[in-house]
Amino acid sequence: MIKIVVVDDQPLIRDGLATLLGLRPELEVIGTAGDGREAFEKVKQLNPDIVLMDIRMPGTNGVEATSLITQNVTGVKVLMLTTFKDSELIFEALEKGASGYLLKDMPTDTIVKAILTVHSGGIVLPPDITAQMLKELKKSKVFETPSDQVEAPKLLEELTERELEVLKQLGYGHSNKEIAGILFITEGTVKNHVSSLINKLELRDRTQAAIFAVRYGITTFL
Amino acid sequence: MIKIVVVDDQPLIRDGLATLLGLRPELEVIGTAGDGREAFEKVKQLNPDIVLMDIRMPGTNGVEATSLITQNVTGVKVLMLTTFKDSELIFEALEKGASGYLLKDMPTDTIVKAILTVHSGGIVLPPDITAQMLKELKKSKVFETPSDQVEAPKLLEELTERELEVLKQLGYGHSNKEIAGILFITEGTVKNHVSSLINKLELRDRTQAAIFAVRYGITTFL
DNA sequence: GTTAAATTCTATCCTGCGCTACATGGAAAC
DNA sequence: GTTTCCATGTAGCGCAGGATAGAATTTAAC
Repeated sequence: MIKIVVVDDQPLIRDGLATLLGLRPELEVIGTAGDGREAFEKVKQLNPDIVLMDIRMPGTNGVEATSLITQNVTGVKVLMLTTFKDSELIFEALEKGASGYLLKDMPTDTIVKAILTVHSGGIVLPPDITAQMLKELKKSKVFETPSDQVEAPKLLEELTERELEVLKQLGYGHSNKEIAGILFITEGTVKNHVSSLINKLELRDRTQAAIFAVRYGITTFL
Repeated sequence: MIKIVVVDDQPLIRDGLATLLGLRPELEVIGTAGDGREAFEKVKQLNPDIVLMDIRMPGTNGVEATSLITQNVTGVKVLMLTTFKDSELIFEALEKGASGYLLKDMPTDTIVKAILTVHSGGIVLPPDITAQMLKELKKSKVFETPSDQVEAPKLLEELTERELEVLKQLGYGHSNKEIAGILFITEGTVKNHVSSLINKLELRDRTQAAIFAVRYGITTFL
C-alpha cells in the first residue's frame, strides 16, 4: 500500500484527486494539505511514501515545500502537479529534489502509473517538456536527484526515524565514532542503532547495510 | 496489450527478459533482435509500442539504432537498457529520442511499471543514472575545474586483476571467508588482497570499498 | 639470468565492530 | 496510571577485519 499526501490549494482538485486515487486498491491517501507549510507539517507527521504537490500555491509554494520536505524528511518522494507546462518551475522543483512532474489534465491511469514508477525509484516527466529540459541541462544547470534505484523492501518500514538516519550515514562509509559526532550522540548509542537496523533489515554487518543504503537510495550522493 | 520488441546482443538477457515480460498479461513481446540493424528492421516490420534497447551492442549500437527508429518510425517509444558504466551514452540516446532508461539490475516489477509509464506518455529515468549524467555535464562546464571526479577511475587502474575480483565480491557484502570460498583461496590471502585494494583506492575499510564497488559499477546486480 | 610484479600462503597483533543485557527519560497510546 | 515504543546511555565480551612482515611460486620483462 503506497501512502500518499495530496497538496493543492483548490479544495475541488485536492479532494477530487484524493478520492480518485483512494479508489485504487494499491494507493491510500492518508492526508491532504492546502499550502506548502501545511504540507510540510503533514508530511513530517504522517510520513507518506509519495507527495503529490501542486506547484503554484499561495503562501509557501510547491517548490519551497518540496525543498523543506526533501531536506528534512527521508524516504519521501515528491511528484509535482500543475496545469502549466512551465519548464523553469520544473527545473526548480527538480533542483529541490522532486522526483517528477505531472500535468493535471492527464488521465488518472497515467497519474497512478507515474506514482508506481516513482515509488519504484524512477523519475517521471511528460515527454513534451523533455526537449526543453535537455536544453536546460545543456546549460549545465545543476540539480539534485533523490537517488533511489530499486524498490526498497518492506523491511525498511520497520526502521525508526533515527535508525534510518544512521543507515544513511553507514551508506557514506562513516565509522561509528564519526556517526556519533555527526548525530551528537555517543558511540555506544550508534552501536545500538546499527545493531538494531542490521537485525530489522536481516543483514549481517555494516558493510551489507551500507550497500543496502546505497542501492535503495537511503544514502544520496552528489 | 502493449507490443514490445527486446533488443540485446546477449541471448540470455534477451530471451530471459522476453520471457519474463511475456508472463505479464498486459505485455506482449512480439519480436527480439541481437543488434541495432536487426532492431531497426524488426521495428519497421512489426511496429511495436515499446522497444527495450540495450545500449552496448556490437555493430550498430543502441544509440544509433534509437536514432534510426525515432527518425523513421512513428508511434514507437524506445527504452534504453544499461548498466552503470554507460553513463556517457545516456545523454546521447536521450537526444536521439529515447524515452527513458532502465538498469538491468532493476526488479521486473520496476521494469514493467516503467514500460506502462512510458506507454502512457512519460519519461523514466533512474535517479542514479541521472546523477551520473549530471556529473558528466558538470565535467563539461567551462568554469569548473574537474578535480574530484577523475580520482576514482584513475585509482581503479592501479588494482590488479585479482584485487578487482575481490573488490567485486566486497560489493556483494561477502565476508572474507565467503570470498575465500568463492575464489578458491585462503582467508588470509583474501585479507591481503583486501588490505592492498583498500590502500590503493585510498579508503579506510571494507565498507567504504563495498560502497565504491557498488557506486562505480564494479559489482553488478542482476 | 636477473629483475619485477602478481598471486599465494603463514603468522602475529590490535582495534573496531556487533551482540547482549540493562537502565533511564520522554512521548504516545490505552 | 499503566503500558509501549523510542532514543539515549553504559559495560563487557568475542570475533571478524585489517595492518604488517616474511616467503615461495609463477610469469613476464629486460
